[in-house]
Amino acid sequence: MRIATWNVNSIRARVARVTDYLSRADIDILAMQEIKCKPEQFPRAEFEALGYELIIHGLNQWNGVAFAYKKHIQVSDIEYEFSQMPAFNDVFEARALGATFDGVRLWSLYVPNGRELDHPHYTYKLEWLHNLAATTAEQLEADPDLQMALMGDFNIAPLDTDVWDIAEFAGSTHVSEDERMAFEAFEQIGLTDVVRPDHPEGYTYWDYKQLRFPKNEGMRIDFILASETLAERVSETEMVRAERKGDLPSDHVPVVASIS
DNA sequence: ATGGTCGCAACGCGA
Repeated sequence: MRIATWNVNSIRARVARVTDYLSRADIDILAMQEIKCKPEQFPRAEFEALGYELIIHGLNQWNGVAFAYKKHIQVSDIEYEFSQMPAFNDVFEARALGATFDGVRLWSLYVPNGRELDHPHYTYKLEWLHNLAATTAEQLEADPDLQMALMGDFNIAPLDTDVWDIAEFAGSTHVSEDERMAFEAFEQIGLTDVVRPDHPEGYTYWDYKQLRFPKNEGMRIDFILASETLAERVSETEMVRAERKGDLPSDHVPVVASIS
């Protein structure tokens, strides 16, 4: 089984790129983020034509997460989680979607950006991460053998080498001590980044602006964090840099784990 | 080429 996560930056703008990738990459379950549409706007037919079913969690134009999975996979326990934005109390967001696929519990996650260190969304980001870690810890305590993974855009660069020039990020979000501690908390409750051991270097995101991709000025902010029993089944991983090239790419690339 | 981007409900805002 091959699982992948991809921040697609609008599925309607990206449907050709995503379905083209799926037609070549033998992905069984794709977690998507930033679909930027409501369920009724999702281009379902193009995925169904390739033999994928969909689970869509979108509420508005600015985020939303989803899964595309091969038809033969058994799905249960779908959970649609809602986040409430600070300062916009009537606006809810779709940032987390969970489901169990053939016994493996997966989450598609779009962690809040944080904006600036002194912005209310930064506090929101830390609280969101704290809540996620607490919920995940409870589940792993209840079942230490749980095969599960958190997959998605964490909007955190855990190491200095996960950005092209750490000096440029002084005082910025994504690299702060608090965000990195929030990320490490997932490791402390028993989750492992299953990609980094195979690929200690490399980025998953390059801004569209300022020729960041041609200059390889990227960030590593998309991760697959697996529980022990799932991590030990991982045989191979990749960060698909080629998906940042060519026409109309997302600013993020797919991150993939093959599971035996 | 010394500044160069996308996406959306958009002529502004978020990433």
